[in-house]
Amino acid sequence: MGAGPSHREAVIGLIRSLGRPVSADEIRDGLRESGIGIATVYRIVNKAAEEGEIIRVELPGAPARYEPADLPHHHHFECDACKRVYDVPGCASGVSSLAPEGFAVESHEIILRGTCPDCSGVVV
Amino acid sequence: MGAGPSHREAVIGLIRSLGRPVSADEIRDGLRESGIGIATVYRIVNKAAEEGEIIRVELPGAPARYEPADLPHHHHFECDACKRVYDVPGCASGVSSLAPEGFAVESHEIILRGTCPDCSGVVV
DNA sequence: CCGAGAATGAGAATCGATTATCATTCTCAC
DNA sequence: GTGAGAATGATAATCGATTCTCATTCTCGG
Repeated sequence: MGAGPSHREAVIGLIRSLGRPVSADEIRDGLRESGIGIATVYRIVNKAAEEGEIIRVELPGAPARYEPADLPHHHHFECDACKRVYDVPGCASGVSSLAPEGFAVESHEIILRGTCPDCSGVVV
Repeated sequence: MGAGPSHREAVIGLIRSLGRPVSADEIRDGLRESGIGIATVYRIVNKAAEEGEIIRVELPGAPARYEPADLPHHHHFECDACKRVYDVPGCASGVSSLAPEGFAVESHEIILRGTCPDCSGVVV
């Protein structure tokens, strides 16, 4: 049933090419012609995450997404309609300084929500 | 086994008094002297959330928290050590404008992570 | 006091995501 | 071609959070 050189290459390639964090299901669907199983997708992304090649992105109430680990600092946009997650370049200045006295901030996360261009209804 | 006037009062009172979003488990533990069951806690917070009295706060990989619905706009800090969630007053300006062209932002969320005062180790 | 209906607690059931199992298939050095 | 060991896919099992079930208890008007 194999159709390509290696599942790992295909999975990492898909993650790198889409330009947005993708879930295990999206990966399997994107590679369905190869017949890859969901267990193999998880095996690959878990190993690649361990090895530092990709990053697991967790959003509330949604399955984990995966994206390349070498992207510059950025944040995420979740579409209320299609549930896809997109990268948002840049960062709001002074985010960490919001914390009150006594709180040591080590990281932060910004999640925007709304409607993505694909779901805006109007066909531009 | 009832020890107070009403479970609902006790639950909402706890949520209002703690000053930070609390989980169902935290609510049950906080009211354990009343013998309240976890099912009742969920029944109450679900109804109160429906009625608009409280808000469900969802963070990645953590059970939902609940806080009063009438708080001013704010964000959250999650302690890596004790997993408690705290309110962070204020907001970073220009957060919504981070989104690229074509994305309609309807809401946003900022999550800070690090160590809370209680877990800072040093007893000040 | 009495009964109808609402509320409760304990624990079983469910749900979606992820992981474990295991028989089969593939790879590759020999 | 062969065999050892790794990889794979189907599916069962698990996990934590939440919801459902149901027998029991409580509340209160009459």
